[in-house]
Amino acid sequence: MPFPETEIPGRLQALLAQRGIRMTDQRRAILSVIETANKHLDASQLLRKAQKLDPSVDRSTVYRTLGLLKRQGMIDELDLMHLNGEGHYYERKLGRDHIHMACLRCGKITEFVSERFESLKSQMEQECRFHILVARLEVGGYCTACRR
Amino acid sequence: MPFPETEIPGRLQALLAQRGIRMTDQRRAILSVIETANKHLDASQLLRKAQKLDPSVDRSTVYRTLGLLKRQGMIDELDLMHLNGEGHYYERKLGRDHIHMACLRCGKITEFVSERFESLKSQMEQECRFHILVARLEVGGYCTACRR
DNA sequence: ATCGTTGTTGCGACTGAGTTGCAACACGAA
DNA sequence: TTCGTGTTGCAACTCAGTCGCAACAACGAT
Ligand SMILES: [Mn+2]
Ligand SMILES: [Mn+2]
Ligand SMILES: [Zn+2]
Ligand SMILES: [Zn+2]
Repeated sequence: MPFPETEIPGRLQALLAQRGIRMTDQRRAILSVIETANKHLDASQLLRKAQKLDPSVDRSTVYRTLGLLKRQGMIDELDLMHLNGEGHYYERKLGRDHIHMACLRCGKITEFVSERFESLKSQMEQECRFHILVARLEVGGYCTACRR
Repeated sequence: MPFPETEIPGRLQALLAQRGIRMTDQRRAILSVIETANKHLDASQLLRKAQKLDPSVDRSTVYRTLGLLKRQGMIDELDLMHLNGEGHYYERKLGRDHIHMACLRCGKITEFVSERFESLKSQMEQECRFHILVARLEVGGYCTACRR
């Protein structure tokens, strides 16, 4: 089963500069947290980690930066079946979309890349004449370990 | 392009009775609103419509009933790309899953049923050994009318 | 190197979704 | 009718996310 590729560090900062977007210490801290994260982070986790790099980072700056990155198509926003509360999760958007499977018992998140997903998106674009900018497939159920 | 089937009225109430779940006037009102809705409703819209049938319905009862219906697998919870605020949307769960496409410009929601989606879910269940209980595919982009 | 424009920030107050504890209530089986 | 237990309205609460504003800082122009 194929998995998504990993991140080249410093890439987000370069991309923003390339698009003429102003860089600040606070943004650098937040970008660095997103790029080095080894799991899906919500806004408050992101805030705490960013404040370790730059204590001046404020909650509102985190949300404003997430908004910027979403508009630029550099991150994806996830629900992960709202396993813990109502908040959202964020992750670096890489070349290929991937699917998220959330185990409703142990909370484990599994990622999955599939050619059939790409094929389905093509079908939607053609048959519905819809121009897809963001596609989010999230699944809830039981992982291998949790189903009896 | 195939569309999802429509609802048999009174079905939700019968299903709950069948499972030995207590029925109340408030629940009847909420179920009736869900079954007769012609679009995806959020919790506050659901509350207002239910109160027209039974003015005693409270906000917390709406959320408690939505929780019950989710646990019973009778409704699906949607984000619809959070087009208006942060709230969620709800709809009766029918035999076949369908995909939601949200136009980021005009807000139009398009529904779509695809055999490729079914095929993709089968692949996930087999290759990841994951038992799927709920699958949600939501797409944001531009509809036919809105893309130039 | 300095300046000035303009985008960005922290702060604090705010909104709005969703939750919870509790006492009153009502469903439905006996 | 009675009774146990599930459900409700209410009000107070939590928590995510937003917003207006004055201070500030990035960075291209000078
Ligand atoms: Mn959501
Ligand atoms: Mn739908
Ligand atoms: Zn599990
Ligand atoms: Zn449109």
